[in-house]
Amino acid sequence: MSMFVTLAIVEDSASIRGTLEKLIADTPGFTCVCACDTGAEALRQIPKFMPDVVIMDIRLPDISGIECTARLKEIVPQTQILMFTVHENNDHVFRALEAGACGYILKRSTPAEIIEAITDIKQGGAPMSSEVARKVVQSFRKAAPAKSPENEQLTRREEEILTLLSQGYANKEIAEKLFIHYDTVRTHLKHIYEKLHVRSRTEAVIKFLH
Amino acid sequence: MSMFVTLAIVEDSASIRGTLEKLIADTPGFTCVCACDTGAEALRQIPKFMPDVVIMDIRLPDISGIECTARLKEIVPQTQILMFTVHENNDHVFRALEAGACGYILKRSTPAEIIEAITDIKQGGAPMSSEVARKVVQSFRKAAPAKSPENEQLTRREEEILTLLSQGYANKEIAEKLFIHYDTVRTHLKHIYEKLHVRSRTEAVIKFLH
DNA sequence: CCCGGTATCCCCCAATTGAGGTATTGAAAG
DNA sequence: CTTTCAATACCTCAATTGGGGGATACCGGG
Repeated sequence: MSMFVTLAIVEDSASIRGTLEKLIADTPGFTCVCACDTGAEALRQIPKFMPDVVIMDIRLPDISGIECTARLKEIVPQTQILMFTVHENNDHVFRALEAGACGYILKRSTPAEIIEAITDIKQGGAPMSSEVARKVVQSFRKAAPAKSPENEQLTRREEEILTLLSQGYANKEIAEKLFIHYDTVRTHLKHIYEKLHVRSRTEAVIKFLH
Repeated sequence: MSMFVTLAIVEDSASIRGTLEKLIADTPGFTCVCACDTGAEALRQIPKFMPDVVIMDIRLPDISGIECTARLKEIVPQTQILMFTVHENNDHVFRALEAGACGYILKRSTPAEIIEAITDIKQGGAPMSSEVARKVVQSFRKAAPAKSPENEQLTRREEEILTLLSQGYANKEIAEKLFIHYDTVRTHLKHIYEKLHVRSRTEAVIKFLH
């Protein structure tokens, strides 16, 4: 299978940059269109060349590779960014993915692994270790409390209270409006949360408002 | 390296269930503590056994494996759930991960691949194809871009926090997600409430969700 | 160089909320 | 008649939230 990939390198060490450039030049179908040694230069140059993939050192002399990634993704969102780092599985990697990188390779990787990661990126993958993958999946999970296929049936009173909840009333205000005791409102709320499988009024309101 | 893993199977086909049970029984260190053929039974049985890993068919006779996963993760969050599906790379898989699964295997996988996926899960990984990994990473990323209707003149950070608010996160969770201090989140919230002229998170969310 | 805005972190304190109970009443269902 | 369920009220305890300060750091424009 043949593939044509244009690449950019952002890496402050001239020797590592050279090694990468050579590796790319020696790989059929791969072309390095741009090599930068600072984040500032990357932000100037890369939008001009719009490479398919950027290999981005996570530690740069001026701004961090993470910051650079975030800025680049705003300008050229279609360019995929592969982080290049010495340490695996730390917060930097995680934050880089958050900033818009779609994978990373370790500096100690073999040339074959590097090419494989680039190929994976180009084909729509996201090269990363399993530990980081798990972190990403977990973080992603919390972001989606979306369900609601079968809500258990709320009673009439519970629906009434949920409606007031989603109009922004506090418990005390709901109690006054319904001429019932504050604690009664709280009891109803407990039941509502149970039935909707949520654990806060905000989540209940979100669910109620679709 | 030796490993001891307790497993549960949720799968309506008796033959597939049997095959899996046998595979597990034949693998040193693996024990199947529970096998269910419906989502309802899984919700009753699995919390009792609290297995390390659940192999969950995505298509069940009563509720969906996705719904079942979401409910289970609320009851026994430490149990890892591995989806078991015929089709790769479709919305079901993606939604299962959203619901709290941490990976999946295809029904056509070899026994070795299945054991490998379970081992990966147990060791903190998230077995999935590269296409799905990319989707997850991208979804995860979208926490960063600040797009939204121009509510007052909220800053980018404030909008970001308001977005998380209206996804149901508590302050502590927002702090973790953004890698900032709990108090910083609270400070941003004060400013948000001021600008939106509201007095509680619920009111802010209601306003944000129109 | 100072100033305003943004983002960050810290302190305190009062109020609210969430989660665990228990208990009574009336109505509906068996 | 007994059981169940909905609605009501009360209690305690821990956690979260809201509101009031203040402080530091960075960055950009005048």
